[in-house]
Amino acid sequence: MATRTDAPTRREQILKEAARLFAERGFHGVGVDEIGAAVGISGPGLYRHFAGKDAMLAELLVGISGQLLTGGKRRVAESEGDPEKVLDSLIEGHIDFALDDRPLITLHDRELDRLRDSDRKLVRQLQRQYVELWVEVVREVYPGLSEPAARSAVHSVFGLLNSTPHLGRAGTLPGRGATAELLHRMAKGAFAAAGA
Amino acid sequence: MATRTDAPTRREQILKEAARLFAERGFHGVGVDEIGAAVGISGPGLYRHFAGKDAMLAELLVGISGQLLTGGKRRVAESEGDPEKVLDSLIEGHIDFALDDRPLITLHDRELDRLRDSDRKLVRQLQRQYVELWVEVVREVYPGLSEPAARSAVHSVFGLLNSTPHLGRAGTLPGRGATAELLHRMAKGAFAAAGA
DNA sequence: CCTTCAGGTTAACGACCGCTAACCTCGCTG
DNA sequence: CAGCGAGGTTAGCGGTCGTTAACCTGAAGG
Repeated sequence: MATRTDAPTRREQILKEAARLFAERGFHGVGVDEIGAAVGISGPGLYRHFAGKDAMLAELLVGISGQLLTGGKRRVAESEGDPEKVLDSLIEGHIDFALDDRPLITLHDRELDRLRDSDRKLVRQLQRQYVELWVEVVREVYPGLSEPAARSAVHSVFGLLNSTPHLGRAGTLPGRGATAELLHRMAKGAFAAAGA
Repeated sequence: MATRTDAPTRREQILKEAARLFAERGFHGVGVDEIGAAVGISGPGLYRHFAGKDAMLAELLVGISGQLLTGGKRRVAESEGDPEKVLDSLIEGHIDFALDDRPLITLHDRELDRLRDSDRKLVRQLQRQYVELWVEVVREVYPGLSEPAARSAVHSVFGLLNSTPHLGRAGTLPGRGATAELLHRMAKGAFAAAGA
């Protein structure tokens, strides 16, 4: 993964602002003029960069799902052989993502149904692979869990970790590090309780 | 609370279908004609029962928040004196709600921003009271938790419990009872880990 | 039997929104 | 320096949507 130091392209600006606006007011609640205004151009200028409003949402959601899956696979490969450490790494990665890209997390489970069939299928497939990645690791750490139970547990822990948008909108939460650590402990506690 | 045996009124039919549709496609994604069609009347006929589309959403969200708070208060009063049992009761009540009224749970944290200012303030106030109810109980059971940490933990457990809409859309989950029990164990495990 | 009214109907208006068309204006580059 | 393409602009079309207006109907009540 190339660490990018160069300035963000116009496309990236647009995607970032669109993600924020979609998360705040919903896909249908945001007009193209607003997205344009957020990056300093106006309305139809966006069509020089995207085929349409739908295309922005699609690129966002596919990007999110792909990023999560790629990061997850990398972490599994890196800590191969020690399931406990792999699970910790997966949790840590997901928390980083949830804390750093809250609008994307919000979109991720809110606007999926607004996609064209083909895009939605792709996103669903990426999501499913990501879940299965977790399920395998969780079942290695807690062999007592049946596969359906493990899958439910994983979805529930995602719900827990993705709750960050509901934690005080601004600085009311006790610092990023402490929040991350609390979420991590709770996720592990939830899995442990599920596996008992 | 009067257990109702009589047939649902037209208003209630409308609210139920509107909740389902809003949860499926988002507030802006559903037209009044669709809501009307879902109850067998057409479009503008709804305006005999509601002042407008916004009013339906408002009544739904206020109703949800009020129901949660009322039920929570009742449960706290019933098991007074035994914090552990109170917490179990709160968790059980929230799970029942999440499993039985999935569309409402979805709306509850998805469409709040679409409300008029006054309604949104009311809903937020009810939500806050509900959270504080939990926070007090959680801090009695786990005195080591600071208030901000307890609040974060409560929000996160809500995220966990409210994940039910993401668990297999149909009968892929292993039975209602087993799911409820799994969620309950995980919630307690998450709190316990937070309080350590 | 006439009135009333709750609860419908269809038609239509006005606003908004996604998108296209047509045009402009730079900064390159041969 | 001509030309051209990338990246803007504004005007406007077509469709959708929430809401209102005007009208209809059937059941209840005096």
